[in-house]
Amino acid sequence: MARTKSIPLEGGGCCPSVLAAPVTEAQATDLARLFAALGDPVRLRLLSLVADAGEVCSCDLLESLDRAQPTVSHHTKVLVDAGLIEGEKRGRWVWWRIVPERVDEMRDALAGAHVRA
Amino acid sequence: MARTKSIPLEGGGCCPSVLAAPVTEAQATDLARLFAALGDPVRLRLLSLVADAGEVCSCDLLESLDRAQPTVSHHTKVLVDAGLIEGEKRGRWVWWRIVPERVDEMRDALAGAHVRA
DNA sequence: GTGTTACATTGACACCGGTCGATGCATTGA
DNA sequence: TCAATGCATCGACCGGTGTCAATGTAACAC
Repeated sequence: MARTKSIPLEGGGCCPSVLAAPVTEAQATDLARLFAALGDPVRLRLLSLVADAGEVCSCDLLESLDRAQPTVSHHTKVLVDAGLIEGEKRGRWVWWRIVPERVDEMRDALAGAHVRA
Repeated sequence: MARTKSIPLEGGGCCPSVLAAPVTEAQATDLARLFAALGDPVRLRLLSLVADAGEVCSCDLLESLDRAQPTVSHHTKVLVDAGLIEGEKRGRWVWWRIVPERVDEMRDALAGAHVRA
């Protein structure tokens, strides 16, 4: 994928750690959308399958997730909207990939739990 | 009284990375509950406030979060059930603390996004 | 053209979850 | 004892969300 692109993302400022300093309401809204995207077991498995296989088409997900096709399409859309995966249409198939930078943002948001206390 | 209600969780073994290998349905259900707990902007700010102050009582949260008292109580309960915070009652007040180990589990679940390109 | 395949979209359903007023239960202090 | 405080619980409202059948839209094969 294009490494030449350094994730613009986040209109409400950058995404610092939730634990290092109080987050603003805008940042909280942004991050909540991210976490909510992973707040569903089907989407977690979907992300896991994509991450494990590197690339997966929806037809494969349909089998693995044991859900109807519209349901799988719905979940991929949620993850795409959250920026966690991206799809590329090749012929008749859409191949899904993970967006590691976006996952890193989530992990960074959880960093710094030990600095105080 | 110890409001630490420590849920069973970990039904399908420990909580490895979602991205390193396919997660089981049980693991996905567990982790989804965790992520869903942070899938709300009010709870994210709540966690952030607790982490920043080290210890906070509900009365302080009530002001900072600008929500009614039952609402704040609801959100603290969700975070406690998720194991992300714990409360200790001293006198009339309940003091909330973060559970860093639990946050670490979430961060670990997001590790390994780069193993494959 | 016709038909098939892969996926998105729509609409409808049921259920979940955030919110708050009212109420209950402890604890503190007068 | 009584009043006040801090928090949990209950009940209700309502918008959000997961689910799937039906339909639409491309892309391919013939």
